[in-house]
Amino acid sequence: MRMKATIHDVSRLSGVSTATVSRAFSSPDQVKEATRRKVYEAASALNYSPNAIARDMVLQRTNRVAYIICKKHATILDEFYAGICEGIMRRANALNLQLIISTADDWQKMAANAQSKQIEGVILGGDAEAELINDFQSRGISIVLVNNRAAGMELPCVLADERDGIRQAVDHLITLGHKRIAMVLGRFSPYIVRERYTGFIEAMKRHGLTVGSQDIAMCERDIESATEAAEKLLFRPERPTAVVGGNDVIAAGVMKAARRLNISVPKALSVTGFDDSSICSMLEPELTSMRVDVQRMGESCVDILKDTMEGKSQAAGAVMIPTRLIKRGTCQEVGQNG
Amino acid sequence: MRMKATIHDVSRLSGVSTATVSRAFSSPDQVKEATRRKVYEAASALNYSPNAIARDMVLQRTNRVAYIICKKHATILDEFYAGICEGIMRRANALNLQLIISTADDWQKMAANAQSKQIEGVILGGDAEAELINDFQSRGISIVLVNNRAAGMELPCVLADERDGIRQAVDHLITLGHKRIAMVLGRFSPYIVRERYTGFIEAMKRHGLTVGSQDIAMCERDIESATEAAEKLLFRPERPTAVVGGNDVIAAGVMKAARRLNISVPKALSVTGFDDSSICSMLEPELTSMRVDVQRMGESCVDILKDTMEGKSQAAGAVMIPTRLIKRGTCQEVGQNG
DNA sequence: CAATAAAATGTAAGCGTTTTCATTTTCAAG
DNA sequence: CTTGAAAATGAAAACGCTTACATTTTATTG
Repeated sequence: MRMKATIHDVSRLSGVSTATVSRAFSSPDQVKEATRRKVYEAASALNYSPNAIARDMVLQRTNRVAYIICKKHATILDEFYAGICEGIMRRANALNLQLIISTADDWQKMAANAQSKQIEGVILGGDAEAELINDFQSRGISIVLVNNRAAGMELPCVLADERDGIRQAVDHLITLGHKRIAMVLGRFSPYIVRERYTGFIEAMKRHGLTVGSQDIAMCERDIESATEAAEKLLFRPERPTAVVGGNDVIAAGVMKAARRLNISVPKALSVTGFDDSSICSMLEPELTSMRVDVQRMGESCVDILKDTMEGKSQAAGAVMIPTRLIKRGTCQEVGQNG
Repeated sequence: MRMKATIHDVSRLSGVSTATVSRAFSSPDQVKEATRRKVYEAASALNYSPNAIARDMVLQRTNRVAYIICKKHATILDEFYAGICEGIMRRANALNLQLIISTADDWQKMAANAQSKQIEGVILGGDAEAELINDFQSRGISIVLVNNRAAGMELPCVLADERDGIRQAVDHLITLGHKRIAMVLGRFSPYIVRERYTGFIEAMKRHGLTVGSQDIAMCERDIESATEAAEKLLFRPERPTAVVGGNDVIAAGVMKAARRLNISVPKALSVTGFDDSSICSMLEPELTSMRVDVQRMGESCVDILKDTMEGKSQAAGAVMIPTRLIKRGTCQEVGQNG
């Protein structure tokens, strides 16, 4: 592999100074038509394209941002975080930002590393530890949180309207006549758990319904665990007529539990999910869920990040992405048998 | 945000030359204990960490690699490609490579861009167009293909053993006594389609079974399309007793079709999937599928890439990741009713 | 203590750009 | 054909680091 051509090679071959070559590429209107052509010809003959590293160095900016997935509760394998990633990717491409991704397992060195690599901003997905955040901040790296809200610190973040989503789900069920509604919640990031939990309690209260501790089950993130938790919940004489799942896979677990206990969904049990992931339409019956536009979340992230990187919008507020009920086959009027 | 400290600042504060500071960081054993300590103190007082861009420039290497997802048939939203991404991420982290990701929508500028950004190697996921590949090659950027095999060119690639996977599925079904076996195939990348298709035909032939055109249905990638295709396949008097799905979501579509037509799985119809994605255990009954270790695929990619970047292993061969049948609830002996 | 080798440090060039400032070229108008 | 302003170009410094080479310090030995 021969040496890569530099601006000097082009300069030599085309017989103009490096300054002119540089200008021919970065501000073409400043060089005479004829010269420009000469330069381009030489460049393409040499297979030259400007070295962005060198440019970045003199320009003192890199347009480099990172999407860091905080491993504890998040992974790119989640359709949710993958969707955010897709959105980020799209927008980063459009804005000509270079996107680096990484998980935050070795977060000790992470921030130093990011500074070193001249990363100008990071999007922190999931449950970022306060220390990590501080570390980034103290290094002057812009931050936006997604799916998390830093307690105390004033940081921009983009969030799905979890609380309202759960409220919609509960409202929907109540409209269908349900009164005994339970919830199964997974070990998502603390923020998410809190929001969905609070959302549930609030929504129930708003309808004058109280929820006892036996009406809320916690489980891990996998479907097996959800199934077990749900079985306990459903294996009671006074069992709920509806359960709202903490997310779609948990809802799938609930459905599985119902099947095991021979409780028919939706006839004898309504269930809702959250995220409207692709599994919803694979389940039988198809799962009613809450849609959140994750790609838009991702896009927002980079928009905000870019703004803060450029010094605008120190606003540091939260951007709420709305949530929408998608009715499918898992909810039915209570007591009906149709 | 104050100016970032440079090596000169540290040099000044600690009273040693920049050369020594540099050495204190990149080859600590070359500087005296006492000096080193002074340097580190100064550095941390200034919140200094070496500018990797400057370093890269003089060192003429960047350790920068990219994972490019070729949009046409692939997206990070696929659990499959997400899994590969996870593996790549892990390994890249471990090897201290900086990982850039991007989709290949604007592939025209892509290679030039990559060269410009001094990317040393790319992992091309999905159906990379020959022109894109050429463009990278001509710029001296190392390539490894994943889930694709470049026709003609000698390029390293890592592949799941698709053909063998399908064979295992077919063998399994045949062992259970099935003879009328159909296949539903989605519009994946041409390579995948070809492999799975050929694998099917070959496996059947090996057992002396021929497959007619009415036994293979094509559909899009979504479950609805798969369901429709499967319905046509199953709505025949002489319908198959088993169908192998092109992947898990297609298999889910098949199951859905069966349900609509009131054909019980697995009693009256066995079905297999491919990829062993998380949906398998959510379906009812749980889906028998082929597991491929996607994370390992991702890891292999970066290992190979690193090797080719360093000039070793011009081998350019294919790395085959084996595939394993995971038996679950969707296959049963033909004719049984238990 | 002198001589020498080894270890530690310093000096300065260079990596591939951009950009300021100075210089040259171009061109329109007198 | 001059003149002057505008347009185009060039020379060189700077960005923050590494490293070859030169120099100084330290340690070792007779």
